[in-house]
Amino acid sequence: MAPTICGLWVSGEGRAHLTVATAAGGREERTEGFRPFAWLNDTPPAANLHGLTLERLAGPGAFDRLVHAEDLATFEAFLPVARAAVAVEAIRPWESQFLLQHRQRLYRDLGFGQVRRCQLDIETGSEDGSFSDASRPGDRVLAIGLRQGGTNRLLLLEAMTDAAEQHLLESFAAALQAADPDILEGHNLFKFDLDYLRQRCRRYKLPCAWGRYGQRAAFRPSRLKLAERWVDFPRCDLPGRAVVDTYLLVQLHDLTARELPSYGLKEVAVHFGLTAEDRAGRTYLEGHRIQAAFTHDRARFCAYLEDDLRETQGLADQLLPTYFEQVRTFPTQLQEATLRGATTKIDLLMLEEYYHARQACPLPPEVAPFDGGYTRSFQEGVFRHVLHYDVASLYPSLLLSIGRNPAGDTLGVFIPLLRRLRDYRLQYKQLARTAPTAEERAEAQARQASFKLLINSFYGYLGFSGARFGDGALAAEVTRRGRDLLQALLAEFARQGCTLLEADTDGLYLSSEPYFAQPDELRARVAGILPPDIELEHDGRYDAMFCYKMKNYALASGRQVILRGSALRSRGMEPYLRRLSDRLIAFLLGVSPESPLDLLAEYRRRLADRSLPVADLAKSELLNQTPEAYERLRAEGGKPRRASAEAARQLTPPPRQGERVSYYLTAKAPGQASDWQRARPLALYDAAAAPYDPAYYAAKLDDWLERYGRFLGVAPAATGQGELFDGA
DNA sequence: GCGTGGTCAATACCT
DNA sequence: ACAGGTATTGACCACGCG
Repeated sequence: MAPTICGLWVSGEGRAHLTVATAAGGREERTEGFRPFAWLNDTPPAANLHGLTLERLAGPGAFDRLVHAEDLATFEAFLPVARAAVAVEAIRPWESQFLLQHRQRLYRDLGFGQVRRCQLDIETGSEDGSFSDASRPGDRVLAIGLRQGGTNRLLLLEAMTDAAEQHLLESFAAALQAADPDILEGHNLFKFDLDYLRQRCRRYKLPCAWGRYGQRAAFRPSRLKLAERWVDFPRCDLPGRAVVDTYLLVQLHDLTARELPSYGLKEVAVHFGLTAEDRAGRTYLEGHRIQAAFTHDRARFCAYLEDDLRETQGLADQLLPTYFEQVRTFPTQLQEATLRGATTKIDLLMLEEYYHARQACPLPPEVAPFDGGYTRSFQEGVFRHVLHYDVASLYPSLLLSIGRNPAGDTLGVFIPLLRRLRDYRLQYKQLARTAPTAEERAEAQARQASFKLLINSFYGYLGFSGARFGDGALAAEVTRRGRDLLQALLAEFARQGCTLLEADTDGLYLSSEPYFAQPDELRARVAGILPPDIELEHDGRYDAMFCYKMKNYALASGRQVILRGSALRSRGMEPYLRRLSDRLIAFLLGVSPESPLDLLAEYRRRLADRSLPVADLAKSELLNQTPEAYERLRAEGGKPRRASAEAARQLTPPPRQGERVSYYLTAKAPGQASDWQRARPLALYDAAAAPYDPAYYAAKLDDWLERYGRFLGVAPAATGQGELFDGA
């Protein structure tokens, strides 16, 4: 049996360098040939085909020719020439193409515990105590921490000299070569650690010799889409190794969880339970104290660095297995798996079949906009005896039930692939419960979770115009059937005498006193109207529900409260309003006897005498653009100003794209019609020179009462509250 | 010059 | 470079009023 690959790199000469695991847990290198290939939609002029083989492919797809080259040099010379005449599709990176061509996968017979992982963290200092800057000659790397298999190795700067720093950088490269990890992990290591080390290496004309096969690191600007925003970062590739940034993994995780106020290592580590809530036993050093600790309290400095390494490992322990399992499923490398979306991965699986079947590939289709899921709020106010039902894996189930492959999939592999993945998932879901050892159960759990994500993205793939086998009509058919199904369910629940509360896409909430104790009996009564392969699940039971608006509600179960919707749990919301809403909901749901109106009155008093801390008033927003991009778009594109961006401009150094900016509003001066003119960063709060505007924040309390007062049986406050503060 | 009402884009959510 | 749907907010603009 072929050995397991845990490192792969295709050289410029077109040799595939492989690192394979030995039975004893070691690593061996070997090389194999690589015959690169690409699909063409037409035959380029014959003169260009020297040294290449061209095949005609079966089926009606637009890319009906396949070209192979004997070596990469020939191929890379051919590509630009061919592109001038015909359309060319080549799978990149070459390592993915190699894996696909050989139907190989990385880490095939390895568990997550057997892969060699190394955590990296550096500490840096600055001459003047400001934030360390690699471009300043006197700012330096003080220490480089490595941790592999739970063992730390700290490399320390031996003197405040260039020679000593050079030696430190050389020791790092040597230590990495000796430890020879498959994966290099760090928190924000793309934007900070690796970038900093690169700049210092360049300064001393040292190579960044951190890869396998004697190779150097390769840097290039890259961007990652995190929900609605793009994050720019200097990507770093190490031949034969994967570079994994837990800072990005944390943000990817929080897209669905949405529970982290900050993505910094220290805060996240507490959230993930890697460090106790009371932070006992963890050494902390503020940024500006690091250099002093390095000089005067070396033990403390080292303890701090070791805690950073330990927390980084803990984060990757929890967040990386999903991606590790993807790599065992898709012809891709780990680093790609963390940085690329679902389209790339599904395309790779599809194209693997097309390549081996010698079937012509389609052009990605145009996808017209189509309707999505059915959403409706039936009630407003507070309800008791609440039951939640949802359809298990609605869209994948509907896709399988429709059973139609996308229009461009002439080989018919999409639906069988989805079915296979679903069956695998069910198998691993079972194993996650029943496997004999905890390690096997954890691995099965990671596999099933990774398959679930993947299976759910098949529908989205169909509706995406960049997907090679996309099919908007099929995606529209899926959502249409989903809407019909949910509405039929709602009608049936209503017929059973339930009070419908809220419905969204594949699930619904209702109130029913008689069935509250027998949710499965009710489920059985309505399940009859479902098609045979669609399963309805009873997903939860709640004492009370506060229905506000579509996709906005709160649930109480015992003393636990769950909030849903941007109106009730937006992270940017002013803390004082947030607390008021929390109080309101706890009160309405019967969890707490304290009326929010008492808190409201207290806020009014404390605004009047300005004793409410500004931090409670500040709103925060993620910076979607760099301050420069904002300026440019405003000047050239006529985009409106934004208070958050105006606040960001006042900060030095300016916050980076993707960071959160908190700001407050100062009192209105004549001619300041807009908020953005009086926005100030919270970090620059000056109670004397730039106090907050109590009238503005009191008016927000009026708005709040206007919105929620009716749920408390209170009439909206009289207007003119702001006058209290006139002339103050 | 100031408030009002309507439109639009941006953000942050939900499934 | 998976999808569509909803709530909320603030900037901006036209408008009426004085």
